Amino acid sequence: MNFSISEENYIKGIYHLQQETGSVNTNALAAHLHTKAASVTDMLKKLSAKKLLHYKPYKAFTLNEKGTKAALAIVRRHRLWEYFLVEKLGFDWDKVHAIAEELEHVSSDELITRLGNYLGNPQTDPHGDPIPDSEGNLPVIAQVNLAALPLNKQLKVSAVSDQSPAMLEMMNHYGISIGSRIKVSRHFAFDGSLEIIINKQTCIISGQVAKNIFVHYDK
Amino acid sequence: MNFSISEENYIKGIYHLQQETGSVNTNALAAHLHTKAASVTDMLKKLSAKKLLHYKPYKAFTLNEKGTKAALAIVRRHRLWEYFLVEKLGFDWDKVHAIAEELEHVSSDELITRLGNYLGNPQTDPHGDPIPDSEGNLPVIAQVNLAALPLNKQLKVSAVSDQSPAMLEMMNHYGISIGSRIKVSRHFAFDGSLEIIINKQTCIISGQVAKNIFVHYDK
DNA sequence: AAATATTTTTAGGTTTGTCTAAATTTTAAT
DNA sequence: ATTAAAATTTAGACAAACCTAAAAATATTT
Repeated sequence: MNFSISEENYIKGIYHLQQETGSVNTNALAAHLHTKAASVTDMLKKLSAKKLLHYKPYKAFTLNEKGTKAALAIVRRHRLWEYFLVEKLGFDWDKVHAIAEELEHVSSDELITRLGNYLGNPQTDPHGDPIPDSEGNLPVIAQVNLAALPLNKQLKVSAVSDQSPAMLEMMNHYGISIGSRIKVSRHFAFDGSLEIIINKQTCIISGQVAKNIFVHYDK
Repeated sequence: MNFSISEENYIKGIYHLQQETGSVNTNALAAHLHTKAASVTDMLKKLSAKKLLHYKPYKAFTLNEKGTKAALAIVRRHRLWEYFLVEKLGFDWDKVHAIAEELEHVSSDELITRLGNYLGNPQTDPHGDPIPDSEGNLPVIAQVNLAALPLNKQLKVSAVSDQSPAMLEMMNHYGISIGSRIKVSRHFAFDGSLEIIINKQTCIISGQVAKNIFVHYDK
């Protein structure tokens, strides 16, 4: 099945929102794609006619198996390109999203197969997000949310769930990136904020930020 | 200035036809782009409004300076991607055109700058065509006379100095034209005639003919 | 130079993806 | 259980890029 760029963007948007909330509603998708609810409804009808969705008018919707497979193919392309941009072209990891957003729509299976091989078929992209294989299988990467962790263990940042420019800018400011080694030294119950140690420096991050940072135990 | 994918395809099409014939007419461009004359006229009005063309209704047209600059940027992107696909991903050189056709529309100056550096800013693409630099300057590819060349190298015909009907007729007869890929398999010292391989066929050309054919190394 | 053929443009219509505004359905509140 | 609010869909338009068919301009023949 072949999709237009717009269709692909909707499929991917549904996939990502689904990851967070289980199912997706029209307004949320419209906000996510910076478009209007009416446009979303139009596209839902199209994707539904192509049998990619579980969709009943006025109800929340999800990708069916076919739709999920399509989404994973797009996610794979996006993340492989991000990996390429960072590892081969030397882009900063917080600046590759927009470009990968364009590259992901180039539709050639052989291109993606070769690109994957060229890059050594990595398991995660520069943000720590897992890269589906060509069959659509997501590698399982054991990771835990920073907000709910014992103190004073050596941790390694493995992913950041909110990849908005604002979040990435904040990460940058704190000097936190994928692979950073950090330790939680205090937990403030009042507002959920954490005192963490990174690069031998102590700083405080809000509970909101912490919720978006995923880690695994280091060494 | 930012262009749609369609606009870019028209600009590039005009550029290429211009290279061959000096100026371009509506039907030729329509054929080249597999579209219809009426569609071409529509786009000519759009590109003309954007001040990229020398265009008077019913007359042949050419890119002006601004249009040529735009075209060269697109050609640069296309050829850098072709180089990448062949040299890094291992594609056969005759299978990369369609994919590069898609990649060339990804619009990020930084991407192209970094890609160029990563590839070592090559001067020619895998077809032997010159790659414009970021300023739109086309490198002059060293052309060598066919009569004075090592054997068994893959060569590409880049120019013919004597364009008399007699010479052209002979070229035609041998199936040689600009862009033809040839290989010199033997050199007869006695009269300077050459045995060459073109389209997998072996033939002999005189030293006189060879002197009028210019080539560059192909890859 | 007039008639014919070719080329190009105009006129009007289609598709995709978008929008606003109004109508409908669902959800929440009284 | 009504009513009010929110979410969603429908209706009708618009822009980009394409099309066919007819009209206009240019080129070619006779």
